[in-house]
Amino acid sequence: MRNMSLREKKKIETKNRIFEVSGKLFKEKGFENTTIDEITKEAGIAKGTFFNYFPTKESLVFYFAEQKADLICDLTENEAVGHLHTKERIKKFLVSLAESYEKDKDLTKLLFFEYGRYIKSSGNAPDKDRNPHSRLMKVILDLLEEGIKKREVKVSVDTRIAAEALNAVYFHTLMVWLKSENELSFSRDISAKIDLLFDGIGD
Amino acid sequence: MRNMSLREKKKIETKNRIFEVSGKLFKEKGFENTTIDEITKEAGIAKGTFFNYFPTKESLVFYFAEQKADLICDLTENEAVGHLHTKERIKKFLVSLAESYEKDKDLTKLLFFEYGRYIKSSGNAPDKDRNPHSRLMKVILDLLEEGIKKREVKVSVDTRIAAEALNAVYFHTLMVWLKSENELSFSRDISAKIDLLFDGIGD
DNA sequence: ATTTAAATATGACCATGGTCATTAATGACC
DNA sequence: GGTCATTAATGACCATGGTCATATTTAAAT
Repeated sequence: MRNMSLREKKKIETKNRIFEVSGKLFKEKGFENTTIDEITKEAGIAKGTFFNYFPTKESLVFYFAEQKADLICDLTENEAVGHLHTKERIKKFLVSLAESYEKDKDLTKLLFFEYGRYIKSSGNAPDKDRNPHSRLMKVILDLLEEGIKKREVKVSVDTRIAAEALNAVYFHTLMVWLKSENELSFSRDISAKIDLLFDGIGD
Repeated sequence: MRNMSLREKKKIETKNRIFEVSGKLFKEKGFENTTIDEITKEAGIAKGTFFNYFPTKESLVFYFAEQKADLICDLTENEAVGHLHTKERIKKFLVSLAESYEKDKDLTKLLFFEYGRYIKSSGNAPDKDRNPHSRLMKVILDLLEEGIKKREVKVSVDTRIAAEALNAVYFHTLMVWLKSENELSFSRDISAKIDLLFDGIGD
């Protein structure tokens, strides 16, 4: 960070400024209602410069997504929850993840309603492991495998299938919740669904 | 259909022509790569006319989605599967739905990768019950409630929660499958996940 | 047949995302 | 400090989704 050329410093600074201004404007007026012109004007750069840093307007969303992805890792590391039941650990993880999203609800909405496009284009991206989707899968997979060792998860369970199911339920619940503006039901809903997944529907 | 004014006939005909031409072009070149100009040119109308029938380019996707939604209802009606176990009925329903999507994979992809936007804007739409999402939920809810009566589903299960979970898993699996180009794994995957949901993860 | 009002079609026009040839800033080397 | 190759900044320009005032067509009324 110290022995950096003027060029490199300016470059980073410009990228950050674009990022911050975008975030601010997106929160204020939403993604669609914010124009590149506004962003560049507020950031004090020319329009073309924007595209030197982000290939498209949408790519800003992916950049936000990656920032969020880092957060997922942090969440798993700094909590001592090893003693809890696997189900509770997963629940706790997903709920606290949701709570962190809650802090920045507008940005999160943006992220999730662009989710389809995100998935689409992140498929062949080189940063396959830097998106929230992959990170989440990995964390849940690890938890499930530990769960098997502790005999809290059926040995017969295919962890990939189970992780995908949990993942699906999580994203879907988050989506419905974000859409419905209902602030209260999310943790209850996700908890209920995790219980269901662990205990099963069948009689 | 017979005592229709010239006006009404023309109107319907024009809308259908736009719809057909769009579908054809979307399949050929994808959604993004097809321009309104091309559609209107091929349909033999002026650009402005397009917007008399569809408020936006995206709204075409919703129209496709609604057509698909009708199919979901058809699927439930014309099969005599009342004797099967609830789990198998749900499985059968979702797999045959997926098979029907498979016939028109390009259009289905389009539909699902615009899914985020679809969900977003269909939230306050007047045709709340005409989208695939709502239809699917309703069918699954009915099946689960029957399942409870037959004691094949735990009485303690909240059918809304369970239906949402099944829905989530279905859409997620379909999405992953569409993305991965892997033609073979879908029915196996969805079957495995439904089994998991019915039997539970926990030991 | 003529008039008139409503429905529909039209294409010039606008706003905005994105491109690219040109210009300016930077730093390595002398 | 001056030269030059490399890298970044620029804004005129383009393509396309979407608007709207105007023109045309239809159906009804006389």
